[in-house]
This record gives sequence, structure tokens and C-alpha cells, in this order.
Amino acid sequence: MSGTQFGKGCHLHLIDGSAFIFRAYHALPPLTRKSDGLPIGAVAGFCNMLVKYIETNTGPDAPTHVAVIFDHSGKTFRNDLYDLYKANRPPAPEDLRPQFPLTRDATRAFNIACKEIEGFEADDIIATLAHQARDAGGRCTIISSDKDLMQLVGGGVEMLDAMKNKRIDSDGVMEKFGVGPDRVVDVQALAGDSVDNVPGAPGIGIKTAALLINEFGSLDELLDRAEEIKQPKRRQTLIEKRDQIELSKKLVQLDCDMVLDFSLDDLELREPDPDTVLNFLTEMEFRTLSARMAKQMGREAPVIPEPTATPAAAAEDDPAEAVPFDAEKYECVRDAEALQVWIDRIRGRGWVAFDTETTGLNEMTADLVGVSLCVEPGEACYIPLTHKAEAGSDDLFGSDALAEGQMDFDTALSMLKPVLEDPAILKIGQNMKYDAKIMARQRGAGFADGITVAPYDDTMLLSYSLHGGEHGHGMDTLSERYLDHTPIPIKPLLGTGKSAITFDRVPIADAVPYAAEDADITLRLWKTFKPQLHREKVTTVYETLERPLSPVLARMERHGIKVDRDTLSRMSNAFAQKMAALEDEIHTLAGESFNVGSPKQLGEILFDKMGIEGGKKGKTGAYATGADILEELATEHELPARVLDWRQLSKLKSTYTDALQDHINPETGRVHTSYVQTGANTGRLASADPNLQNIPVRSEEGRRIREAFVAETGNKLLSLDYSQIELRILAHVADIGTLKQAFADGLDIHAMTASEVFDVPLDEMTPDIRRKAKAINFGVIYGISGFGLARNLRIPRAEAQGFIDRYFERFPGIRKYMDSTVEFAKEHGHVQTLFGRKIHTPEINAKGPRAGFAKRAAINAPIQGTAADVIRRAMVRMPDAIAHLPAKMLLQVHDELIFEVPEAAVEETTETARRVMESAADPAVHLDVKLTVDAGTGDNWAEAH
DNA sequence: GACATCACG
DNA sequence: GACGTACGTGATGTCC
Repeated sequence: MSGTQFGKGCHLHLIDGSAFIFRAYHALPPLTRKSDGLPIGAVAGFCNMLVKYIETNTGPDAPTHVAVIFDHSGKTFRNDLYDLYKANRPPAPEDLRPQFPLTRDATRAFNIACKEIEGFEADDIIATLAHQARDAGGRCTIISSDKDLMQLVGGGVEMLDAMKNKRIDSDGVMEKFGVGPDRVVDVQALAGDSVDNVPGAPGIGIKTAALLINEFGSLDELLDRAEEIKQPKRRQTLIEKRDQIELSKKLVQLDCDMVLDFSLDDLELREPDPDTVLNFLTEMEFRTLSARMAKQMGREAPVIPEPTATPAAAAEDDPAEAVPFDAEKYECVRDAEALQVWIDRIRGRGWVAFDTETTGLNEMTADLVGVSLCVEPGEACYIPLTHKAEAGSDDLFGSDALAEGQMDFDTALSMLKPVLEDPAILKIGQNMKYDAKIMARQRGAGFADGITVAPYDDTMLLSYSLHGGEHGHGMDTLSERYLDHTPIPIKPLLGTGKSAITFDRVPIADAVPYAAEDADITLRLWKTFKPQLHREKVTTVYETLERPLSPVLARMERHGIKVDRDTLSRMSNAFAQKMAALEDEIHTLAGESFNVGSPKQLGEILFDKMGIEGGKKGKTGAYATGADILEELATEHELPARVLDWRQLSKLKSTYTDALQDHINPETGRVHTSYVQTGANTGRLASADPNLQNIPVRSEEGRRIREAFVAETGNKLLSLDYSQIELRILAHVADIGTLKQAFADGLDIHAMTASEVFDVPLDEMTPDIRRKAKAINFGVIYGISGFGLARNLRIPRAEAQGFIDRYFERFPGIRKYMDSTVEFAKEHGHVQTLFGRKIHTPEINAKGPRAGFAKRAAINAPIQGTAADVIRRAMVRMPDAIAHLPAKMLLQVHDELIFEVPEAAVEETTETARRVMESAADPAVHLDVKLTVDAGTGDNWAEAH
């Protein structure tokens, strides 16, 4: 064929390169190149697929022309049409990114044409080439299963699903879309695509779309004659969403007329050059594959040397055992020359374990004292930066002068900044959010905007993804458990109590082994955990739910929320007055003075002195005086009623109005919480220092505390919360048709439950019946028991059990879900969320009361955890989605997100954020129940909620 | 540092 | 038939 022009009798193969890469990446464990640890799993898989492709494409149907087409990174013209196009797509995993260019190299090494064009997707290039081939009278086979390419089929163009080895022609397209290839675009425009975030027409899927297109002939015709549609909802959608549908069509329509700087003739099939192929495979250190290719091409198999048996190389195979911990080997870096040596090593390696030492635990106020680095197990350094000189005999309280033998602070950070920010160098930390926040606050000559640590892996998050529910994820726990090594304790260095010192007062000689060891441990943990992700099938959880969330949380925490000190202070004084009055009253009622805040003293007053009936409880033998007990007593006695009032005020004052003031950052005037990403076993976040996830709202008096959380002048606080998200998820996972329908119809779900369980028509519903049903609904989520429901509703246990029995009779699917969940936990030792998060249940086979706890936790975890995953996904996507707006995401409260927005942008932010939240499950999971989000705004959190 | 209590979803 | 019990968190004050 050589030298002839593409035309009749020619057969062009177009390979969707990106599909090959992702399939290869997900099919193989995260392999790394032995000599330097470069991730090459996807490249290996890609090459294997190329070889297989070459081997199978012989004979009469073989191609005469071939090209592999890639997506060019960055935005395409479709993003100009619609800024949210493909906005759902998570960024490529960190260990895949460096492999993209290598797949191009591989294609060229096999002497196959390799094409990509900036601003266009691979699909457009494929479309243009397919049309050129067809117009020239030749054949074209597109090797891909991407349905977006189906519009190209026909007139000699076919698709080939390489996985299933199935050809797709016009009939195949008809099967998939219900219309011929020429109307595929019309159907796609209506149906939309959650994967690419093409909006389409809400409520219309492929089936309905095909029906409509077949009835009206074309999309244009359909839109013009939309008035004729009988179904009112559908008609309204098509009329109202016309713009959106037409935009969708533009998004899915491939560009068949690109101007290319090459022709079909340039794609002619060429024999690979043996030297080039083998050189490439050798460089990648693919032993099996290079031997196979060598044999095929009649060459000697190339020799790929095993890495020399240094201790470091041995560590690759057995990270925990190979290199003993040796504090003597840690280096103290004291000048630029020494630091440069480390930086060169890091650049050669492509990754570094990184840890900071600071003067405190609060990332918003602590000062940086030093930095440690580690590139090989056992080989770590500490760079002291702001250690203070040791106290001499004359200055008892320590000098403020810097200790000798430390690098200049600015010089060190200016040298580290390019490394810490280099996208090609992976930073590895334990709880890296802390270190990233510290580094972001460092400013100086050459780093005026702070230092943005990215990209990073976090061993704490790796452990959480792998071992959530099994144990804690602090460094000491992980080191002992997985490295069999007890880290040097910090206590002896800092001391305890009043005499405790900050890290900058620790002598450098003592700081080096402690600090460097932390980086050493972190690197070893990473080497232990990272390869386990794939084996445990939690790569997606880590890469989409944990890793990208960490920097998002860091940013929210750094923003903080404005809290008005005067408001809190005034409330505090008012509470104090009321409490004093109540205290007098209580003492009078008791006939003696005692500490109202002491449950022990209160118990003695109530049950011993006053002789009220009610028993001891608890292992300590003390009387129980919890709110539920006092409430019962309060119906007959005055004193417990007053104590309840006092307790409420005491709680509000001490935990909120007083403590919160101490958390206002003097520099920012705002309160900066810290989210604990690994805090809850279910996947929920926890908030600490201060906890902003438990600010009062249920009582009128408490809710007023939210008035102190305010927006900056000219701004509003915006609150968006998922409506009934856990019940919706329950309806989906347990597959309860009635519940799903109720949500679809927008019914009051508790009233609906009441109506089903108690046989009361909706229009005869009373608030009390509804309240009972609501308690049952929540009980179900928690792993209901007769006892628990009875206590919650304060009804006899038998009656509560009757409710539950009736509920399960009415919704047998729920009991089935609960049983099968517990069964799953017993068999696998974990349960999981819809997004693949594993929650381990080590207690599930325990005996006694612990078994009950474990069972209920196992039932609750997939529901609470899936809801947690959903809002995490929304949070991960939010920064990009609102990047064009002046809005800031400030807080998360499990099913609620709070933003601060300039007044003018409130509406658009609401709309955008709501869309992100409501579609957060897509495309990974399609929920049978839609998620809805309620929104509110105001000058403070009380108004916004 | 354990325990009881209570704030939130 | 008895065991015990609603799920998930964090902060505070008392008491030893």
C-alpha cells in the first residue's frame, strides 16, 4: 500500500488513547519502576494493549492506516460554551499524571501515529478523521466503547469495543440509543450526560428521548412543536429548558471539520523499529514484555539489570523490616550547601516525606521551628530554623536569641518552596493538612504569598481509607502497628504541666532524632500503605474522597468565620445573672448550699436528702441525674426543673458564649475550627478547637448564639442543607418503592410513614402520630430496638415494639436490608458505602452487649457513611464550581455547607452550590431518589439556617 | 484521666 | 429467656 493515497480499499483504525490509559490504570496494581520508583503501571498496561492489538490485527480485515488519538490536557472549546462541562470529573490520580507523556512515548516507540490537539478532545479528531476516511471511500474502525462516538457510525464507519471484541454498527447504535447514528446527538442533547456534566432536559432519559425524537423526527422539530406534547410536565420542561437543551446539543456534537496539519496518508501503517521498541521497553524495565517483543522481532531479549542490593532497594520489597531505625544516622542540616544536597536527592527521587515542627498545636497561631525530610527509609534530616539559644546561667527564663548553627529562615524556605510546590514532586506527610496550613502562613523574601504544599499524599488518610474502624490513625498507633517501632516520645522533650516548653526551646541536638524520625516513619508508612490501596479496592475512596478533600478543608479552616465578641459577651453576662438567681432558688429548695454543677452532690440531695424515688446507676455507684431523669422528676418537683434550667444556661455559657470568645483569632477576628478528616469511622468529619458542628439550634435560647456568627460587611451568610439525606439513602439502598415514590412526589416523609404504619389517611394526620413516625424513621437509621424507641417516645416497651413490628410488616425491604448488612459484616469484617468506603466492624462477632452495639453500628454506617461521602464529593467539587464567584465556603455541618458571599453574588452562588450538592452522587452512583437542598441567607447564621 | 452531661447531625 | 441497647461526634466540669 505504501505511497498510495487513502481511498477505496483502505481501512483506517482510530484508537481512543485515553480510554486505553484509564483501562490500563484501573486494571493493574500500582506498579513502580524498580530503579527509581516511577509509577509505570498504566504504561505497562497500555503497552500490553498495544502489543495485543498489533498481534490480533492481521489478515484480510487488517488496517492499512492507524493512529492513536489522545485528549490534550486543559480546557477545550466546549468549556467556552459551558463552564461546567466535565466539571464533575475528578483530576487524574497523582500516580497516573506522570504516565500520560509516557503513553505518547510508547505509541511513538511502536511506530504508530500519535495525535492530540490543544483545545479539542480526542473525540473531535476521531470524528474529523472518520469523516475524511468515509468521504475518501475507505473504511474506518474506531476502537472505543465511548457512546459519544456512536454518532459517527455509518457509511463505512464502525466502532469496535476492544474489551468485548464486539463491533458496533448502525444496528448496534439503534440498540443502544433507540435511534440511528444520525439522531444520536439529538437523543444525547435531551438525555444529557452526568459523566460529562451535560445538563440535557431534566427528567428525560435516553428511552424517553428516543421516543420523542422518533415521534417528531428530529430535535429541532420537537422543540418547535413542543406545544403538541401531551404530558404536561414533559411539555413544560421542553419549552422552559429549550436553551439548555440546545446548549447540550452543541456540547455533544463532535467537530467533524477540524483543520488538521496532517493527512490520512500520514497515518499509514508502519512496521515498528526493533531497536526503538526494545529501547523503550528496557528503559521502562518491562522484563516480560521486552522479552516477548524481542522474540517476535527475532532479537535477543534485552538485559534489564536488577537494582543493586543496597539496603534502600531492599526496602522496596519489605519496607517494614529491611532498614532498622537508627537515630544516629539522621542528619542535621545547618547550611545551604547541605540543604541543596537533599533537594537534589528529592528531585532525583520524585517524592519526599515532609514534616514540620512548630511552637504549638494550633495551625493558625503556631510558629514554624524546623522542617524534616526523608527520601529513603532510615535516611532523614532535620533543618532547625528558629530554635532559641539555650538558657545560660544568667537568663533563667531562656533567651530570645536564636541558637547557633541554624540556616537563615528565608534562605531555607526560598530553597524549599520550589520543591514543595513542584507538581512533579510528591510530598508525603502524616496529617499533612496541619503542615500545609503552617507552610501556607509562612511569608518572607521570595515567598510573599506563603508556600502551597502540593501535591501531597497523607499517610493518615491512607490508613483511614484502608483501616477505618479498625484502630486510630495517629502516627504512634500506625508506627507500632505497621512498623513494629515505638516512636521517640515528645513528652520528655517538652515536659508537662506548668514547666512545659515549646519546641523552639528544645535543644537542637535533642530535636534532630525526634523530628527526623517522624519523617522517616511517615515515609515507611507510605511505602507500606500505598500499594495496599489497590489490593483493598479503596483507591477510588482515597483518590476522590480523602486526598482531594484535605486541601479544601485547609482552605475553609484558614478562612474561618467571623464571630462577634460583643454579642457573645452580652449573652454571657445575661446567662450569668440568670444562673445566679437560679442557684439561689435551688439552694433554698434544697435547704442547703451545694455545687449545682456536681451530679454527685445533686444526686445525694435529690435521692438521699429529699427522699425522691429513683435508683443508683452506673458502675461508679453514683445516682444518674441526666436530663431525661430530671425531666421525669420535674413533673412532681420544683428543684429538678430549676436544675434543668440552670444546666442549659451553664452549658450555653461555658461551652459557647465564653469558650468561643477565646477562639477568636486576634489577627483575623475570626474563629478557625479544625476538621478532623479521620475523626468519625463512618466517613463523617469531626470539628474541633472549637467544635463548630454543635452550635446550639434546637432550643430558642441556644439558637440565639448563632446570631454571633456573622458575615463580613457587605456579605451574607448562605446555608445550604440536604433535605432528609439519610432517609433518602435508606430508601435507595434498601430499595423501598413506597419511600422512593414518596420522595419523588415531594411528600412529607414522616407523615407518609405514619399513614402507612398507623393506617391513618394523610388528611387526618395529627402532629402526635407524625412525631411517632418520625422517631421510628430515625430509629430505623440507627438500628432500631424496642427499648430505644420506647425510651425516646416515653412509651411502654411493648407498645414501641408493636410500632416496630408494624413498620417492618409494612416495609419488609428494610428488615431485609438490615439483616443482609449484618450478614455482610460478619462475613467480611466490614460494611461499605455506595461509594466503596469500607467501615471495618471488628466487634461484629463479639459476644454479649457489644454484639448489639456492633450490629447497630454496622446497620447505620452505610447510611450515615454514604451521606458523608455525598457531601464530601460536593465539597471537593465546590472550589472549582464557585471559582468564578467571590464566594467562600466556610463550614460543614454533616449535611449543611455554609458560605460567605458578597450580597450581589448570593443568588448565583446559591444556584451553583445547590447544583453541585444535588448532583454530588453523579456520576459514580445513580441514586433512585433525587437529592434536594434547602437554602437560606442572612446577616448571621441564625437567619441563614 | 475517667465519668457524666449535653450541644449538634 | 436474659442480656443491655437507639447511630455518629467534641467540650466542659467534677472528682479522684
